[in-house]
Amino acid sequence: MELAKKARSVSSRRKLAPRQKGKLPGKSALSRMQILDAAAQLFRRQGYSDTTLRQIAKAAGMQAGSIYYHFGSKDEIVDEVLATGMKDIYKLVEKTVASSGEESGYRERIERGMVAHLDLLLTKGDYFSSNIRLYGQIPEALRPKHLHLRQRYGRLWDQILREAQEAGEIRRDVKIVPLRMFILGALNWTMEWFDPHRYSVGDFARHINAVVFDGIKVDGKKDVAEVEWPAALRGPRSR
Amino acid sequence: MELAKKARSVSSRRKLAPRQKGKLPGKSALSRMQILDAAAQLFRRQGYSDTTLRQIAKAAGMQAGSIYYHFGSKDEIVDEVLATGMKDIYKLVEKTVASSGEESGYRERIERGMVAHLDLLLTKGDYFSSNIRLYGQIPEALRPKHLHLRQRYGRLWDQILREAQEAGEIRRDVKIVPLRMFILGALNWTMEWFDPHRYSVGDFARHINAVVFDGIKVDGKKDVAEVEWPAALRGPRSR
Amino acid sequence: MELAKKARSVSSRRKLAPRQKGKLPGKSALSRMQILDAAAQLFRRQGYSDTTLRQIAKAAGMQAGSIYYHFGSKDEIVDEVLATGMKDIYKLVEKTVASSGEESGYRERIERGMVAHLDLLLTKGDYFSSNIRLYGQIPEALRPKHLHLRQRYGRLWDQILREAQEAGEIRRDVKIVPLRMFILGALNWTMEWFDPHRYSVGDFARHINAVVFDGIKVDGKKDVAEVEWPAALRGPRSR
Amino acid sequence: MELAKKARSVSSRRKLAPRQKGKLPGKSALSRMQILDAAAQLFRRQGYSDTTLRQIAKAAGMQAGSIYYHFGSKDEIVDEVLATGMKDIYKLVEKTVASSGEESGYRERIERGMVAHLDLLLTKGDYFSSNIRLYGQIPEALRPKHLHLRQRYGRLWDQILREAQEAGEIRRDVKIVPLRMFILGALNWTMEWFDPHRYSVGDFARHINAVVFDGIKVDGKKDVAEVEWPAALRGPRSR
DNA sequence: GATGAATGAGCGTTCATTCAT
DNA sequence: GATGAATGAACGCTCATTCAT
Repeated sequence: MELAKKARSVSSRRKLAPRQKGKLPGKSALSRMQILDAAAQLFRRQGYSDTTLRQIAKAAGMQAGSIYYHFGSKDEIVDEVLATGMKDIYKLVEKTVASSGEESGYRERIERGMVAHLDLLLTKGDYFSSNIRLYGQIPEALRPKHLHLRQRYGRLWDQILREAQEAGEIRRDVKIVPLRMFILGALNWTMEWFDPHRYSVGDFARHINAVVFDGIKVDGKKDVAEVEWPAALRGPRSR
Repeated sequence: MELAKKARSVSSRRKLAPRQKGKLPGKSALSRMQILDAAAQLFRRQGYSDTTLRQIAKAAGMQAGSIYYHFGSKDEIVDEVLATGMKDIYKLVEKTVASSGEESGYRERIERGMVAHLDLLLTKGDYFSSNIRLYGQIPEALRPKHLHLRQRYGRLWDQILREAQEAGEIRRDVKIVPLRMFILGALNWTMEWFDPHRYSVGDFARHINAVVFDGIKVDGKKDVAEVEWPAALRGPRSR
Repeated sequence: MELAKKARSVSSRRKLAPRQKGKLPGKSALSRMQILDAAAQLFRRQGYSDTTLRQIAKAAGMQAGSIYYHFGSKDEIVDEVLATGMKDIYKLVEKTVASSGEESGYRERIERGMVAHLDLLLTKGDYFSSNIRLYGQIPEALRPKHLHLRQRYGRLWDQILREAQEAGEIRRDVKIVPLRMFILGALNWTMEWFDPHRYSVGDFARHINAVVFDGIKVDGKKDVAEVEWPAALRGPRSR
Repeated sequence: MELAKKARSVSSRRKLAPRQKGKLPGKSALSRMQILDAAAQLFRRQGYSDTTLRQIAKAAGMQAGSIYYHFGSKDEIVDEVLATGMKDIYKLVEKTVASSGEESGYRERIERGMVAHLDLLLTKGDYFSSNIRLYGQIPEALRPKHLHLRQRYGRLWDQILREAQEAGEIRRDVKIVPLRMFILGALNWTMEWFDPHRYSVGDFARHINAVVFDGIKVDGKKDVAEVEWPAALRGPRSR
């Protein structure tokens, strides 16, 4: 109902292409997409077990039984949602970082990558955020595949950070893998508390980047977070 | 069965005391405790919806129906588990930071707080880790209460960080709340990937603290991460 | 409802014993038995796939979900029904033939065995008739077990026939196994057409026995089927 | 797929004729036939309820929906399969017995009829074997019609047996109807156990005929079952 | 003639919950 | 305090059937 009319999240828009250049998606492809969109949205909000096929069907504008024309099982749906989400973020970050071009330093490229990650996670990507939230909830059988996809994304960041290190923008004694775990962990955790209607994703990314690059200790430098935070984040409110 | 004999996680040990000094807990109190312990352990591993009352009952050595003598509903159990978990971490961090005494600087106290948080989350506290994992999964009605408890814990960290800032150990332009969100987020996210049997909690905390205090950029300083990481974390393995 | 009040078929009566000498069956044992009775009756009439757990539950006076307190699955029910049915007939034929004692010849003993088989199949044994009817319909996984039980019963007949042959009541050139297949096949097939309210089981057994022992060809003997058949069977009606 | 290429069972071959002498069947008639062939084969193996229209469609090389162009319902298919099967056996036995000609006695004709019945049931006729297996499983509404067809076939045998009796080859005191029930029952039951790849249909028919005509009792005659049975049937193996 | 897509009733099963004992 | 037994709503899934194209 309502869901079906909402702006589609990142992935679904692209799914339409496969048919033919310039052609509209077939009826089946459209239904498939509606199911995936509805599923991604519900999974993101409610988790795997609390999302029922009847809810997905309703949100996709059909009966529960009809889903089985397009997918063999609930597992198959969640599998595709998660895989799509991870491919989305991979491509997005890859493109974002690459397009930063030569003119900018790694510090800036990394910040852009963080913004892209946060943006997809918090405002545009039900598929990606489902992936982040659901990985620990899906049936065991699906996990190896998705672990692999996550690792691939992790290596993308490792590569960026490593290049930055080789370019002399990150100290040589910093270990890349734990650093990446630390940064992406902090970003992913925003799912639990960050309300993009109240705070700016860009501001948060900038702040984090400043902390990570410059550190918080007092040492003469004074360039951290000249950003002005909205009152909400300054106050004692938290989670 | 097995579960019941395992070392109890932080909270259950304390629960026995309230009865009377030196007295054993009553039969009822003991059963209650066994239910909570079993629930905390299962919730932590499986999430809220995937944990059944029969599983809890079995792990607690009783029948499902018997649980209702001690609790009115599954919600009531999760409510108590989460609340206990948050009280546990609050007291632990409060005590840890306080006991660091005057002799140590804030940087060290903060690192100790981080170790305490990670330790309870990853190796000792089924109650606390249940809280961290389950908050987004519990029935809506329970959320306001637990949001409040989380905020209280957040303010404890804010207070420590603010004192550090006032003591001149953190730059004045750093905003405390986003900083705390960032740090605790990264710590909480370890639940998703950190295997305490493979890595050292203390090492990870030290690394993070070094990054946060000193930053990663190249600026003459060379004191970050003198810690030697285990091969496992250094390699390309990730999540 | 109605079913529950009907006279129980052979097996259920015995099931009550295990508890204690002279004691009534427990509530659980009674429910179990009602489920099995209902299932046997419905299986016999409708086959495996066409009998639903809701039908069984209704006939047993409970809700479908309640069945799962007593049995793990539909398969488990059918497994027990079939096994019980085969044990019933085995014991019955064994006892019947043995009790015929020395005074009677094998021809008579065999006839009594046939009557017992027919009687359980057609008028008393929902368990046994379920076995006969359902063997080809049950899930593959259950078949080996029940094939084995069937073979055991087959060997009981082989033994009787073999003794008769050794005692000189059956010609030496007759092969026992095909003979038994032939006789039991004809008996089992009565499930498909024999209405015990219209015909006499004893008469039919006697007739078959006469045919098998004496043959139908004209050779001076005149003792076959002096039995007077009811009009119904004499007429052109058939199946 | 595979099914479609297999040699068609008795009935389908004939179905092609009705169009016109020498002409190929139309596309529609061919599809109809493929559906019936596939259905007969699946019904025979799996029974009525366990055979789905999708299975039939797949085996017939089409989509489930397409079946409804040719048949109004699943019932209609099973109705036609069963009716065809019964007509097949009727014609076959009629022809077989008639063609035995004057030269042979009734004993031989009856044996030939038995071989024909067994052969169609066990090796050639999915339609006929579906009829034998499914009669008790089909919707009540269809039963009267098929009962009638069965009775017609039963009367065909009655007629043969009666003629044999009048010709002096069967004793006058033998009741034809129960005798026929008995013989056909034993033959039909072979569906449950007889493996035509292991045993010879002809041998079995001969043995049965010998038993029925000569009887098994010891009386000086020694002509029963001079047939040599394969080891498999002689051993203790059974069902 | 045949298909793609969908329906909706019903299936076997699970599970939080109830309650007499 | 605890259990055994049952409930009933909901779940993931299947399947005969429908119908626009």
